[in-house]
Amino acid sequence: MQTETDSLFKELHELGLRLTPQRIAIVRYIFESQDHLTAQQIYEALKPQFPSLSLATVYNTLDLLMKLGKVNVLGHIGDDIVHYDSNTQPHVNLGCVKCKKIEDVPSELAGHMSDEISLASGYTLLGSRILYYGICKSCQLEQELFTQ
Amino acid sequence: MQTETDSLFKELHELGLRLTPQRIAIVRYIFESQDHLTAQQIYEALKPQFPSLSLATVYNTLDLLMKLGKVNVLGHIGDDIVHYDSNTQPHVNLGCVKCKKIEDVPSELAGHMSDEISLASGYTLLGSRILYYGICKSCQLEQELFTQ
DNA sequence: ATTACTGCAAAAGATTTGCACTAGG
DNA sequence: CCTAGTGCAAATCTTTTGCAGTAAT
Repeated sequence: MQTETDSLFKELHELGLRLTPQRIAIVRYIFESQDHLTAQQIYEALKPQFPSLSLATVYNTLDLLMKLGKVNVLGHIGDDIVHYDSNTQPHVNLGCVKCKKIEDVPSELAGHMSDEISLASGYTLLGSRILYYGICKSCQLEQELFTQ
Repeated sequence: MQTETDSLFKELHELGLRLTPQRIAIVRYIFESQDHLTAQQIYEALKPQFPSLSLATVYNTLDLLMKLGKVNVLGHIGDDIVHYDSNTQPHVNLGCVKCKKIEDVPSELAGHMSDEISLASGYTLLGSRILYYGICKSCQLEQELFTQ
């Protein structure tokens, strides 16, 4: 079976880019995790296997993947760190400002919206970043407990 | 006539917050400009009138307005600077990755989406940040000219 | 009078850069 | 081989912080 990462490796290769063990590991890690990772998180996760790995390489690779349209840049929610999203399909990210978690929400409308936008604006769309923020159910509960 | 900024000043006052000339100027500038400003831009724009103004105060005020839900934090597009948006109504921001401009796009769907999200997730929504990025019409044209 | 707010300068923290070295093709 | 990619450390740049002084209420 041809996985998403396999075809990405093929594509990198066809562009004349080198398949270094670091890139392979970083790409694998991003696509296998469904999280909205930061460069730091990726670095720390791979450090045990690649003691020599440098943060700069992680940033380089993320930048490369972004330019190829393989990851989306989510930006910050509350913290000041850029989060990357391996899910490039139009979808909604929902962040809790209290516990800082970010989850994906399936949205029918998100899919339609990009069509609407590109038609109305004449832009060639490269990607999107849809982030709603608020307080998640469990943090709401916690809040209620404290105010009683 | 009661303007948007006037009622905001009233609200600040009622919260026991002080109406300093700096805050008034910053708030005015953000709400009068329809742009997606950065702290630096606000600082530089007001510096001539307030030679003593400090960047820290701009950041403080932006942070305050954000916590009051009066401005949205847009995040970066390509550059690495946080842009703030005085338009807190659900709407779509469209950024050009070449010329870095960000414009607002009216979208019928954007209004419906927050209802869909909050219903599906159980979150108490505080705000949203919808950013599409791509290449604007004039940058597309420029690109075509270069490849001919 | 109080004390919230400001301005300054220093600090913190994320990301980028320059460069010599290494290794993928 | 050749040169793209890596790792390291220093540099850069945005944002935050601590604190003494200032001004809004």
